[in-house]
Amino acid sequence: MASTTPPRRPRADARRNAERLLAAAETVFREHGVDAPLEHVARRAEVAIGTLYSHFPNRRALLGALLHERNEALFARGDQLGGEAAGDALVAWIRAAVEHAAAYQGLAGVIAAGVDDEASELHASCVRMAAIGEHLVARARDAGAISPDVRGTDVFALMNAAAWLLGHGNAEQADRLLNFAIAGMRR
Amino acid sequence: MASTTPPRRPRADARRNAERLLAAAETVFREHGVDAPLEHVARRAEVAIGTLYSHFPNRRALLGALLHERNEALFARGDQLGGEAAGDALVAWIRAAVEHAAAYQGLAGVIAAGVDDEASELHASCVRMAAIGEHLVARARDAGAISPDVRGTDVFALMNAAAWLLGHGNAEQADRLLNFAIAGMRR
DNA sequence: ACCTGAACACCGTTCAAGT
DNA sequence: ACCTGAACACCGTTCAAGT
Repeated sequence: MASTTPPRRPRADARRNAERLLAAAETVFREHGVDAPLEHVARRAEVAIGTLYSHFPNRRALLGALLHERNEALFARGDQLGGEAAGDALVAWIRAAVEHAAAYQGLAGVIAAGVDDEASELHASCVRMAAIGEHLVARARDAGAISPDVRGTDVFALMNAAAWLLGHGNAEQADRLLNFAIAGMRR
Repeated sequence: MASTTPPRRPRADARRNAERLLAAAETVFREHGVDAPLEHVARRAEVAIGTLYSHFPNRRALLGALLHERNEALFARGDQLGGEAAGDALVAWIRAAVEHAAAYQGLAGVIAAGVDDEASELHASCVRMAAIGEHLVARARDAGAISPDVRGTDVFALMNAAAWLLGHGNAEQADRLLNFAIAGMRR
């Protein structure tokens, strides 16, 4: 029994509103972080607050939709790095992931929470990020580029910590911490 | 011209309320982080919300008063470490500072912001923490225990990042990151 | 099918009125 | 000198009423 309804193309105004909301969220989150008032997002998109909630039932759903394209680009980069020199690939991945997780203030916290929370709209993408890191760690370990003690979760944690730092200080400092931690992971 | 008024001993009920508020804040912040509603703190202390504000004009003032004793203990530990073996002292300091900054969820962010914000009630203590780190880094560097590239700010950043991680995951992961970063700082 | 905005709850912050 | 709690502003979230 096919309990799934066939996909219907959304009404034109609905589609337009969703796009306006995403564009508004992009601006507002970028300027004020992921905890910015959703009312501000709705105002900027020039729709009523109820419209925002009808498209995105909660803040994470909005954030998830907003990050979708960005996520795909990151995953593609991760897959591509799977074909490059193991040690360099891992470092490049960490830098790319940090940049991603620092797109908006507070995003690193949502990502860090998202891996453990299956109900989070960001869960799947967090798991994917963790899996890519895990894979690149295994490769780098096998190639002898990093210590056998390093786990995939170490890379996930490092990347979130560095992204958090990036949102709470200057970019240079986050980069320096990254470099020390990476140096400590090498054998 | 002495524009400072002589210190007067507070009324007994006022002193008692301040203590009740601090005890309540300790519990509430520990359970729900530093962003927990101040109304909950007042309720738990069994005083009106206005009383909380009359004693502590804002959240940071309350937090600053709450951390005062804890800060003194940390600084004393820092001074004491100034007399121990340079490399071990630095590592011990980092661990002590991380534990401090992870006392409540969200505290690491307040501390990270506090060094740069002179208006923050936590500014002085943040500067002191940074200074102690700076001193221990210089000693460890002179002793050849760490790379000459390491700056005091690196330790401050690492400590906040690890404390943040501690609030967003398991303690073991924060410790692992700490170990990798410290390993990367050694020469 | 989708949009609107009023409605309710919750919290930050101030301040006039009490004791 | 200090405490109280009402008052106002702001925001999250829902939902009856419109188109």
